[in-house]
Amino acid sequence: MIPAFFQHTFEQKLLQEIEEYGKYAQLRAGETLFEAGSLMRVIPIVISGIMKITRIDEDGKELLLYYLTEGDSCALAFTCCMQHMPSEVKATAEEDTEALLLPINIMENWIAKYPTWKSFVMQTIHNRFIEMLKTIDQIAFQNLDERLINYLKEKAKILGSTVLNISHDQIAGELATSRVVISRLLKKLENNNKIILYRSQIKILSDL
DNA sequence: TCATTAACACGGG
DNA sequence: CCCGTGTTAATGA
Repeated sequence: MIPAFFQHTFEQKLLQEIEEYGKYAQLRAGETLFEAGSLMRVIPIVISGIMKITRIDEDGKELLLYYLTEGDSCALAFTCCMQHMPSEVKATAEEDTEALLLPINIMENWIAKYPTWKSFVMQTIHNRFIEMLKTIDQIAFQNLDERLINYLKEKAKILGSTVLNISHDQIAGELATSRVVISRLLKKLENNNKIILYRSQIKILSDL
């Protein structure tokens, strides 16, 4: 049940310990793994499917931060669990997802014991930091229409499909804006032959 | 200028 | 019918 990728990167003893202490979990689409503000007891590693990491603003709106796909773990989970701090973010299953849940108390031990684990943790944090900077750039420097295009591209890439089943309202939520704007921008994209709009469905054309 | 909020009509599932 | 969508008008940053 450990993703093939790890078989080649982790040493044998570490793999054994992951088998021993890790819990296998299945999440249905839409299910929440942990809420913002909750104390973390486990670190997730995604085996299959997609987890969505979001930030909640004061009105309860969810801003999309990043996705986790196969082999990914949550960088913020590492940092906050090591200091025993509550989570700053919320994690939900974007689609049906399998994950490996590792108890947080054992991980400090692993970092000291297994170089490949330490390097995995650091790599995860580093990758996410870079991703996060990109997101910040987008929010700070890009217009909403560019953010929307990026969002659609990213979503299509991660889902491996050019057809997205999502409503304008949901998109507005993830980009922390209003539906009026999303509808208007999507309509513009459709008029420019970048996408085709259906009810709760968007088909992305090749030249988006 | 462009986003947000509220309001409304249309129509598809 | 309910909900997603397209649009407009008023207001604000």
